[in-house]
Amino acid sequence: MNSICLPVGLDASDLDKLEVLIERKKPLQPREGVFLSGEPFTSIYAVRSGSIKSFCIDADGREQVTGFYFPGELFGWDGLANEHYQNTAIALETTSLCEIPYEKLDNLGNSIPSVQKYVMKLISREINADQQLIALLAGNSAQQKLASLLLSISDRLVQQKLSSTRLWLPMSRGEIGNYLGLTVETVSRVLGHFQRKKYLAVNKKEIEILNKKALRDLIRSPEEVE
Amino acid sequence: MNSICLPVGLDASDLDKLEVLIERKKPLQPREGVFLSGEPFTSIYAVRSGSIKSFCIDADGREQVTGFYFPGELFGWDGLANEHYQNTAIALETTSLCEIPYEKLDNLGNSIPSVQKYVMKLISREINADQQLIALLAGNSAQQKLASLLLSISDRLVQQKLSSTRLWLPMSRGEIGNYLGLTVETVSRVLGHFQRKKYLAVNKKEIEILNKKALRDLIRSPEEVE
DNA sequence: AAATCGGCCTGATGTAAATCAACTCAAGGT
DNA sequence: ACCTTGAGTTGATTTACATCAGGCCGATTT
Repeated sequence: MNSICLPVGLDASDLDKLEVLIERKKPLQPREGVFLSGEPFTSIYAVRSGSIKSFCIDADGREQVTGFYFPGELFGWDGLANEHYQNTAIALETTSLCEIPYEKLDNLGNSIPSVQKYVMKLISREINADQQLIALLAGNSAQQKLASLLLSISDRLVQQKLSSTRLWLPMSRGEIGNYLGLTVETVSRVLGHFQRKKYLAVNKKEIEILNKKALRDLIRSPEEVE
Repeated sequence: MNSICLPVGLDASDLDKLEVLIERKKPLQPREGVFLSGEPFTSIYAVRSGSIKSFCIDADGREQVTGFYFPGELFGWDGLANEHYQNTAIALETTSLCEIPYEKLDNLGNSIPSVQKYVMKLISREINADQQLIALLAGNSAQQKLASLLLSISDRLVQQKLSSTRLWLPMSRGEIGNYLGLTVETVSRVLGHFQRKKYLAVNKKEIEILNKKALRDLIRSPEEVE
């Protein structure tokens, strides 16, 4: 038994019980939706492979990306408060998911306290991630925002099997810009700038991080112009 | 029995059980801390009266405000994921709180499913609030940000006893600016602008909303210059 | 009452990023 | 082969906001 859907932290017998309530879905096509904003909340989802974009539509009809999710990560918690999903989630590429029906998870939690605690922690993690993004969006330059995103994605992929320096961005420049509060042009220019500085090698959606330290330094203090 | 600490949604017998684990703290002085970033997570808190500012310190030592909390609202969930608070919380004015020890709440949740579900919803609400802020910070003008904040505070205070048009801002201009990703000067200028437009009457920290509709329209579509 | 200090407002100037516009390039379609 | 389409890049210009600098006012101190 090797459930790759839920991160570890539970003992084997608990995991057995979890296993039974996970539904493996057939893979999603690129751009295919998982759930729509406003739909009744039923499940949370774990990414097995591929990637997910989560976004909401605000008052004036503009889309706002609220998160990208990679293998091993969970999404869908935003629906819990109102019994309806607040975001829409779609696949950025061919993606396979595990669906975890919340009702069943809840019942299981009632009989196994450790599951309950674990679920709480998972939800809380989403809060921490969101608050990090808030800190990033308020009062950081375009360069700092992009450096942060790239390092974050790198860190998250390294937890899986993948390389920490060679990474594939499944989302478009527009989606990156939307997520970070920047325009497409600015994203493009900053990537170009990083490339000229030899921080990155950029080839379309393929990014190689050449100088991770420089990017990290950039986040701490704004670029010193040479 | 009239617990004002937790919003309703539980039946009376459940509430009785909740009552016993709530600790009423003696009022906090302005600027007094509730918990510090990095401290072990023990409790969540409900505001009874007054107001709370929550903030974290990022890599380069700059403070980032992550939330303001008013009577009836809960805070402290950010500590759940790592067993340590990620934010620091301080009182903006003389403030009284209810402390809800998480360990006890958790135990109670194990015996009363309705409590468990309710707690989950409360946590999820924090996620929704954070994501709203993300949407606000990414891709909105200074005017839209401030209009949103004022309307949000107005909405949240009206749920209590207070007026929806006359409100008192317990935080400084600097704290507002930090929260919204703006400078003090911009906050001041936008408030001045709103006043000239007769959307607001501003007197130091006392704000009267004169034209709520205009503010709402502003959020939907950027200011038409006259 | 003079001095100090912090919070707030206001004006002049600077600048990072948005906007506008044009061009490239790869992928499909006919 | 040719036309279309959409994503990405690049350059010129504009603009919203930051930055810099000064002044006001009420509270506290001396």
